[in-house]
Amino acid sequence: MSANKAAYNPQEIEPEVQKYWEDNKTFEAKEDPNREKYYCLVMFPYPSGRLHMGHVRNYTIGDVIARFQRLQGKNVLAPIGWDAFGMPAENAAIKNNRQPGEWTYANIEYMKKQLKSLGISYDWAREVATCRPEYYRWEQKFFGELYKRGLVYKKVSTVNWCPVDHTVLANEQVEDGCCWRCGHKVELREIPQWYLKITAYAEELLKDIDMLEGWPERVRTMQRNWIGRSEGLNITFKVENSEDTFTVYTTRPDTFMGVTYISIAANHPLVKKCCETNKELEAFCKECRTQKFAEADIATMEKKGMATGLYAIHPLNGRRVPIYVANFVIMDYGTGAVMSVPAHDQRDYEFAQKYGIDVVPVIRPCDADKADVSKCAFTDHGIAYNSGEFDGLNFDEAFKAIADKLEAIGCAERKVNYRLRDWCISRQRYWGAPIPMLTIDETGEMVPELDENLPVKLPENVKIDGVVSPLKTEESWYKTTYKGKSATRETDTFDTFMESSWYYARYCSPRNEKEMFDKDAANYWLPVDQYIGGIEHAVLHLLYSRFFFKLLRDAGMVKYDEPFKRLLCQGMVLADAFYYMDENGTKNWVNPLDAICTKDDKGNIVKAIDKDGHELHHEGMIKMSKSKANGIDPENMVNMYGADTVRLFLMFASPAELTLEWRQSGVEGSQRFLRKLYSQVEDLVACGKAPALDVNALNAKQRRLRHELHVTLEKVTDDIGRRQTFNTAIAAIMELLNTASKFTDSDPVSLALRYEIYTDVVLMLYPITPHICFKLWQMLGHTEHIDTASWPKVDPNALKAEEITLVVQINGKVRARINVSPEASQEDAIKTAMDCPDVKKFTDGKTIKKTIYVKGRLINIVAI
RNA sequence: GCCGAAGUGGCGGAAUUGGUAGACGCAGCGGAUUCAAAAUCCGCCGCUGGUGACAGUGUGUGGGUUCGAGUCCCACCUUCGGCACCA
Repeated sequence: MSANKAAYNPQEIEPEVQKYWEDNKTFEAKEDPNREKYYCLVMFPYPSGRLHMGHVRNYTIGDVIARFQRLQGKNVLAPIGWDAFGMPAENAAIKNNRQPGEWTYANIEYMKKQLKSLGISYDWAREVATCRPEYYRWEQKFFGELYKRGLVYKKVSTVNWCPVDHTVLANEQVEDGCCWRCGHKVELREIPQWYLKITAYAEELLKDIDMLEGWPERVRTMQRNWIGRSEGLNITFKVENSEDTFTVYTTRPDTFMGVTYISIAANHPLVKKCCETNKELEAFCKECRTQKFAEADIATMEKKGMATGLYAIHPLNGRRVPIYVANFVIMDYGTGAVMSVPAHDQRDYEFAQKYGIDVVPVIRPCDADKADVSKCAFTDHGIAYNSGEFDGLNFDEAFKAIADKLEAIGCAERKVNYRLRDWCISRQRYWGAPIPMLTIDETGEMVPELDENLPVKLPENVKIDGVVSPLKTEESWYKTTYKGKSATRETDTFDTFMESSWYYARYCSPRNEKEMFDKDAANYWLPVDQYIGGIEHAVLHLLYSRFFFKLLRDAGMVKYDEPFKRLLCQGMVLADAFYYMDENGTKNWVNPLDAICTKDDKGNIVKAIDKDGHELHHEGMIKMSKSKANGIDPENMVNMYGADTVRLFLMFASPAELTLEWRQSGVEGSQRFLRKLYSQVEDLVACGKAPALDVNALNAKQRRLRHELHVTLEKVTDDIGRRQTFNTAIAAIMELLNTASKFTDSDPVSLALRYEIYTDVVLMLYPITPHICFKLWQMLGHTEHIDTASWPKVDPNALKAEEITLVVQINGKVRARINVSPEASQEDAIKTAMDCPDVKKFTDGKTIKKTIYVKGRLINIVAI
């Protein structure tokens, strides 16, 4: 290569281009009703200290879309902020003896610098941090309004409790049933907590999933299942020899005649009395209160029960059915009591086998005269039998007949139930937004804090011991007055999902000091056109946000029903993980960049050692994490290769929704591509300026090349805009460049064509690798900056192929390829195929039974 | 356990509506350039058999539908995400 060519130097280009963007406020968004808007949102990060590769992947995808839409002429809003409340700040505070606030703000500053070095086109003027009173005050105000609207209530519910530390533990802080801090066995404890009535919106949240056509089907399905609408019956049973009654919910009233026992929760009101006289039962109930109550744990633990000695009376057949306390029935879910039909429910079946309870089959398959319940329950729908007057009815008929009968005698009512439970927003932690509720000391009345006293500020200079929230010990904070009466503040804080449920609306007017957000600005930008984030948020965050948006709508704040039009859930980032065992048998994880690998001729790792000579075990590609020491530091990678290379690799290595395997050699490949592109543009520019392209002057070779350009352009536009398959868009551009690099003619027509190709390639790559494209755009002689350019237009004339290749199959196997004109008729194409020697070889002496012709693709000849 | 995904060469992946399996990239091999190396450029590259032309075979496993299946249907295996206080 000629000596006067400058090498591609991202370390020089990138800071320069970033400075231009910052100085010129290139990406600040302004509301403009005359322009079509596009709101591109990424899930804001928790300020943990440093960006990880998952963040970089997320924000790169968002930036590609935002920049692509700007080139389409849209008025794009691409904001960023910080989901700044949460447990890690408290943990870090204890460990480093710092204030959670101080730690959080320092992290934000550092991560902001890192984000800027990636060249993401954010409107930094709209940055928000949820831990600022200017942010959470509006959430507090809105909560007060929801309280007045009757959508907030207080209820006793269960939490993990460490009896040594006297503190509530998150599920995450419970390890093998023990406190992560002191190791003592965790207990369940009931405390009063605040709830938002999300179940009041269950039906709408379910119904509106149908509108979310831009969401991945899997997320829509997960949300539907999470809400879990079911139609069933609430049935009330009487307790034998007692005035007591209790209620169960069932979706299978057709099996009602097969009920042989009842299971109730250990803390069900019925049980309390029994425990007074039955010490064994009391001990069992106590044991039930020491187990974890995460749904997964309940589902997988050993099912245990104990008879209470009480019997319920079956309202239709009068059977005495024993009442058991069961460890898998939870008071917080449903009614805390379950009717058990062992013949037709597998869990009930196993429980009945274990405790010797009758199994009475009452539903048979349609094609048999009885159900076989000798080995397991028969759980399908079928025909009722052994059910007296209901015999012979199918599921729907039996459901209706039994429901009608029970309703007629007044011991049941039809009920639509949801799996979804109300949203508990209370957290017994310090680093969160204070719940703005007060209890008036004299009367015990609960009231929201007055608007003029908001925000209820979280004190930011406190002692953190990691056990009890400082809010709960700081009397000067929680003792207050309400309209002259002495009152006590709520010392719990909000679930951090509260802040993340409306931040996208705050971005529309982030400095508004008068209200939550400006309605006009919100109604201009919202709904979010494209939301991007991790699949781990498929249910909770996305459901809470949808709910919150409907609350905002019903408060007249926004005029739309759903906050996010289109959703993309990106996959995780994986990396190789290595460890060696030390003398104590503990695994010492070593960063993959520090592993020196020997590979076989297939490229498999056969041996790996670290710097100190330890022989390493290769665990394979697993999710990047601190504990496995396999995180790849984005800052380090940007320093080594430049942001464009990192961005290109992230977008190319795998489709956005799937996991991505970080591979150093792949990163180098991405850099190689950018170097080639840079060098090819330099070569072109060295040929001098070109005249305007005259398409009528093109020869056949040039027409073929231009055809390829416009086919690529059409594909890339579709891949980025509609399909969001960025990896295939990049592959198509690479293919085009492979062809273009071989075309080095420099006559005026060829030169004009080459300028068209490289101009379009630079525009197509700009969303992905903006810095290098910014520079190449200038090198190609454009005076306006690429940031304000327009996406290239496809020339329909160039799209037409002059010849197409048809595949000829015989009995489904490819035997030949023929070239025909795109206008060739079916008859002509088949005749050409039949005359082809490679075809004759397989058809001679055979009878042609059938010929299938797929226009523009293939011919399949069935010959026997 | 329940809900939701994924499984294609040595590796990441492509194949968009049932129509050429393996695009593009990585790794590897061979060559050019170089005093040498790096970088760069050119070529080869699923598996089996064959010098070759070519033939057979091949998309986690087992069945099925179809002229034709990576794609649709049924059953299963493995891995991953979520399960309400991690964010």
